[in-house]
Amino acid sequence: MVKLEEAIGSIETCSSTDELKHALQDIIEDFGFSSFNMLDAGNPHVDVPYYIGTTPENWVQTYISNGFVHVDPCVTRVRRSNAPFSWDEVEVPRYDGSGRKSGACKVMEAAHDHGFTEGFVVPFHYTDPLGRVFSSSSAFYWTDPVKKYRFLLSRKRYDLHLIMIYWAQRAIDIIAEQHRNRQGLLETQADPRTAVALTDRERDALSWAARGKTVADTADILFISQATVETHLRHAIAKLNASNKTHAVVKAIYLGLIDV
Amino acid sequence: MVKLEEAIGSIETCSSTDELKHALQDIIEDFGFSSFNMLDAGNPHVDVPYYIGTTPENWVQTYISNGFVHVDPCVTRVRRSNAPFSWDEVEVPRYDGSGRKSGACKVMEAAHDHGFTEGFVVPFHYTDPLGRVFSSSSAFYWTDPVKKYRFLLSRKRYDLHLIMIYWAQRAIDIIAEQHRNRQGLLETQADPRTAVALTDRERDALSWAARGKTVADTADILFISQATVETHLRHAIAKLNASNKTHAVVKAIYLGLIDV
DNA sequence: CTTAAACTCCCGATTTTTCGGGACTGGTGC
DNA sequence: GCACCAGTCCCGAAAAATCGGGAGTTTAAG
Repeated sequence: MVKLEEAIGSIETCSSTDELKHALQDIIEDFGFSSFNMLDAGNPHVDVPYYIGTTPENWVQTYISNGFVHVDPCVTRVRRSNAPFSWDEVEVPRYDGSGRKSGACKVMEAAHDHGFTEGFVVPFHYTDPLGRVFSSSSAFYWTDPVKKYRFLLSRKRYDLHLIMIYWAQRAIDIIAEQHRNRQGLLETQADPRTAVALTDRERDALSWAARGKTVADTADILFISQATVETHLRHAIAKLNASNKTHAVVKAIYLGLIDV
Repeated sequence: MVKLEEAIGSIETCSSTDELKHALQDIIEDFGFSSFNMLDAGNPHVDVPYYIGTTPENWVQTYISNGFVHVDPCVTRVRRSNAPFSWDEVEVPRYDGSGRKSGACKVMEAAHDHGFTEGFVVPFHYTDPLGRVFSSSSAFYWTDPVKKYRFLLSRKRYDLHLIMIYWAQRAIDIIAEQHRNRQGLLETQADPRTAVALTDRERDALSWAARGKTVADTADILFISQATVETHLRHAIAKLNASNKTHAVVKAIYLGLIDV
């Protein structure tokens, strides 16, 4: 069995994505997995995010052509957590027997149809030297009996987590280097930490908007005229570089400017 | 020596920040460190960021009253990297004997004056249940001879890294929970009975609304008519028991139904 | 005292959202 | 085949938000 230090060492000496791919494939085969992939999970709106891995081509094609990235419950979970998890820990809306299946349901069924009995997913949220934030979802695919998987995981969960962190880090570093001049391959999240200073009233107006109040409601609550509330909202939208009230509220929440 | 699994296990059973503090203190003392602290490094403009740890009170006071958080080279490095590092790996602008000392220089000297001979710093970039990105800086303080530190680090670097990740995560979860209870305005993860089930298209429509798109924009993006998008939005608003689009988007984000 | 910024209010025109209906198609399991 | 539901599309009217102006008051800092 691979030693942790050796595995990480072999990763850190890689200088191309191809080397990295093979290095990780060797490591995970040793653990019993059949293949892996890592994808850029930081941009929910992108149809085909950056991808690297060793999963079979027909699975990749299925995944892309069905737009699974938008409904994959694993990717969704990755965006809001930092701890690794198995597929069986993911809640998939149970199909209640009537009507159409949800997308999440289809993804998991499709994975099973491709022979994947289980999977181990590692989220990694990463900051690059420019301060840009990335989120990646790495998945190890299992094709053997699930029982063996459970046993392995109970013993090697942390090793896998750590290996994947160092691997993802190395991967992103290499990719960033290769595509320093090219845009759009690994898109960054929109400046999450640029300080925007809202005034008290702008924050008030946005907060009440976030709670579902109309301008008229808010005017009553704050005891000012509708015109004033509109002005505050307009200023807030401009400051946040948002395109409308809804957008501004979302941005303000993500920037920690308002609580709901 | 502590076993990794045991250490992480002891962390994951903690249910208060106080318990957590003592649990980690026990672990790191076993490694040979004297104390630790973790601080929120994600907001460079904040003078006194959230802090938790066991370092002596007079060090904390020195750190705060001198505004060290703005010049600490370790914190700066944490913001743009993901790998743990030792203090001696941090580049401090060498004092050339003339003019003023740089702030970074002062921080490191002050640490030394307080008896800290070395330190191990672990960056951790993570997302909260809303998908917002944060950064934390965790530091282990060493007061014994540096030689012993080097030996320890060469063998236990990865263990320390992993322990700190799980510790920081637990700390964040507990803090978030406390915050939620204090505010308690919006329900977060609902129990299965009241769980809202959006269809794929309803989620699409809401997601694009959250990104600032109008109904017309969304119709173009999803390649369907405006009427359909309106229908999806109306259904989503009704299901979420929201009063308008903005409210629905906020609720959906808090419930983990959409990603932005 | 001056200046800047926050806060307040108004107008009118346009765009967008909201609401309550109805109606057809196609996938799904029973 | 049937029932159910997701998904699609349409109508029309009312409500709300958006935009680009302008303009007065208060407050705190230089």
